[in-house]
Amino acid sequence: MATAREKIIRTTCDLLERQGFHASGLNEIVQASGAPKGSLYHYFPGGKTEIAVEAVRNAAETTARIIAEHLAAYADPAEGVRTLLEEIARRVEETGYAAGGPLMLVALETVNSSEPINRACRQAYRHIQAVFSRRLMAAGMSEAAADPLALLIVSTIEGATLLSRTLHSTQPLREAAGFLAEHIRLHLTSRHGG
Amino acid sequence: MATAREKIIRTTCDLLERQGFHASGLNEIVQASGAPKGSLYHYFPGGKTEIAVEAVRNAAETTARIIAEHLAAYADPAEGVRTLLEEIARRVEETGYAAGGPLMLVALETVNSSEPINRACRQAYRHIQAVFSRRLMAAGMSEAAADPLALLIVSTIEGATLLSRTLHSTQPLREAAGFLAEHIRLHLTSRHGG
DNA sequence: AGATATATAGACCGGTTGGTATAATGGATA
DNA sequence: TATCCATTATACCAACCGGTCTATATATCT
Repeated sequence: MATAREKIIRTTCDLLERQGFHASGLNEIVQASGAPKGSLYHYFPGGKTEIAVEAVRNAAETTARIIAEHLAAYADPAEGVRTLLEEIARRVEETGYAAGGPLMLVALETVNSSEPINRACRQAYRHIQAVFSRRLMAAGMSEAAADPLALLIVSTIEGATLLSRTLHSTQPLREAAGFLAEHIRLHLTSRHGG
Repeated sequence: MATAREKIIRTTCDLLERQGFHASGLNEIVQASGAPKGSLYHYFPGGKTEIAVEAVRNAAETTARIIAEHLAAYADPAEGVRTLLEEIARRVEETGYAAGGPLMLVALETVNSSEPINRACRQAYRHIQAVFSRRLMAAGMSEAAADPLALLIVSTIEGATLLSRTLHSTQPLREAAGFLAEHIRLHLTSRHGG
């Protein structure tokens, strides 16, 4: 069974993804998680900030793992990315456009207000970028080429997710899927002489 | 001189861009705008929601106008988009990564909580998409081709801005600039037989 | 059993939130 | 001058915020 600490973190992850940092009160976290309120400052003496940092780290790890596993299942990285975006689109639609992009909201909300949380978001995005980069390098791309392309992949995913949720349509994500796959294929073949 | 109503809206635009909806209190808006508090519910009987809706509309119009004027100054749409992203990158950097993407934060924050505000964001993004789409069509592209490409442009800009602000680097935006220009050029020439 | 440390209950704090009341302004019109 | 209406001042509200407190359980180890 999950400990109080784990329940708090998992619940916070979900709330941050759906409604963000400032809209998620401590009382709400306690209530939604079913954890005792007394445990809050026992496990997280740093208060709400510390909870958010841990939640961001947790979300980053989970996301990175899912992406890595997904990419590993496809021989062609372009196909891997394309199907990944389609899976994201499916999830966004299933949740009624309420979830998707676990980091976006917190990252933006805390750019100007909380250094520790924003640092966690930075590391999270770098971590995820590295996952894509490694996969591209495994397909023969140099690090100097893979890193920027991986960054483009990450920001394109984030942007498409943002618009899909806002517009209540999977079109942005499906559009981005095709364009990204095309672009990746182009960059891979141009270096290999397809 | 600006009326109290205009001052409130303009200030709210800025606050929404930098810190979002939930982090911007009514008192803060009043204080930052210099408008009298008594005027708040005189001009905006709908409360904070109405203020935010008007601010989103205002930001959308301003953004759409700036983009349209910028694109009109370039004979090649691909060049227009590329330089636009570079200008955004410059602004994001100048503000210390505190501003950029006037709609992103509000859009995400209100997806699950405020239908009227989210509707305003939807219309805003559709409006901006139309600006890009029109420019692409003026360059000879069909509507069926221009609309999806314009949507991709918008979501790529948003994603790159999001990551640039979070990572405190203009790299995502500069990367996206090249990627988008390349793609636009490809799609234009493929239909014209370049 | 006794002692010790971790974990939980839940009342409580000052401060702030969005929102509302009513009264006092001020300038235009008659 | 008297009237009128948009505008503004200011005090106020309940609800909630993040955070703290003390007392009590519940284990673990001696």
